Amino acid sequence: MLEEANLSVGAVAKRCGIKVSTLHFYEEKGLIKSLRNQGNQRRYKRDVIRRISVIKAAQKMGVSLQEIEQVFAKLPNKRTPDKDDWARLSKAWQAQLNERIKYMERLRDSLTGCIGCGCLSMKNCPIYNPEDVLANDGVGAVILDRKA
Amino acid sequence: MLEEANLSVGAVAKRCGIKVSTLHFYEEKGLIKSLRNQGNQRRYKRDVIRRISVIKAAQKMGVSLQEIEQVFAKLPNKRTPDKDDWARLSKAWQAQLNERIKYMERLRDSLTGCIGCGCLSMKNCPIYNPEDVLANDGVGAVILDRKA
DNA sequence: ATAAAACCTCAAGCAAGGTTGAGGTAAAGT
DNA sequence: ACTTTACCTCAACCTTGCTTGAGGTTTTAT
Repeated sequence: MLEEANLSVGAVAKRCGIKVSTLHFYEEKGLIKSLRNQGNQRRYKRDVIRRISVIKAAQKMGVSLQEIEQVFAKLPNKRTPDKDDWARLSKAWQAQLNERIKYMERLRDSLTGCIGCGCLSMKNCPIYNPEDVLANDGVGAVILDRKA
Repeated sequence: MLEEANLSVGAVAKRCGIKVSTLHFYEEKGLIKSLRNQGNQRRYKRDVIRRISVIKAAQKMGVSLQEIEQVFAKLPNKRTPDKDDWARLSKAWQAQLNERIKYMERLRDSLTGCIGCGCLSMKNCPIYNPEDVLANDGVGAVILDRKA
C-alpha cells in the first residue's frame, strides 16, 4: 500500500492548530488512531487530519465527542474512509444542523416577546418550555467556541 | 409595597422545572436573590421566575452564566426590573443570536463540501478555520440542551 | 558526540454547570 | 402531638473537554 503513516504528533498538531495533548486525548477516547515507530512515537496516516477536521466541525455543530465516536464507529474499519464515507456523515449532521438553525430562529423570533411578556409561569412560554420541540428529538448541544 | 416575597424554593423549582439545588447554585453565583423568613428559609419575589426564564433562554443561546450575571448587573438595583428593562436585555442578545444563526448557516452551507473535499490542510477550509469570523467577535458558546 | 527539541506515560488539575449527601431545623398534615 | 415533608448549610462529587507537569526516552541538529 501507499498508505505511509509518517506524520508525527507535532506535525499533525501544528497543521490542525491543536495541541499535542489534544491528539493524545482524542486517541484515548478512540476518536483517532496511531501507529508507533521503532522508538514508540506516534505516526499518523494523512486521514487523521480529516478526522480532526470533522471532529472540529461536529463540535461546532454541538455534537459531543461521544456522539462523534459513535458515528466514527460506522466508518469502514479495514480501509481508509473515502469521500463517500465522509459525505454520508456530513449528510446526517447537516439535517441536525438544519434543525438547530430552525430552533435558533424560533428562539430569536420569540425572544423579545417572551422576555418582555407576562408569562411568568413559563408554561406558555415558547422560550422556556420543557415541551419544546427540540426537547424530544435527541438532538445534542450546540457549541460555538469563542476561540473559533 | 405590594412586593410580597412569598415563593418558597420548592415552589419556584417546581414551577420552573429545575432543581432546588440549581436555585441555590444560581444564588451563590449572584444570578438571583432571595429574602429569608423567620425560620431562615428562602422566600422569592415573583420576578425570580422571569430571571430564571431569562437565564434559561440565554443559556440556550449559548450565553454563559458569567455573561448573564454581567448583563443582570445592569438591571436596576432599587426597583424590580420592568418590561423595558428586560426588553433591553433581549435586544442585545437578539443581535448575538442573529450572528450565531448566520454562523450556523455558513457552517451548514460548507459542511458537505468541506468534509468531502480535499482540503486536508484545513488552511483553506471554511469550517475548520481559526480565522473564522465568529472567532474574533467575542461571542460565547451556543448550547442547546438535549433535555430542553 | 553532544545538546536541544520532540516525544513518551501517567497523574493531577481546571472551568463550567450543576448534583448529591450528611447532619440538622422548620413547617405542614392528620 | 407527632410524623412527614420541605428546607438549611457545607463539602464533596460528577461530566465534558482538555491542559499541565514530572520524570524519562528518542530524534534531530550541529
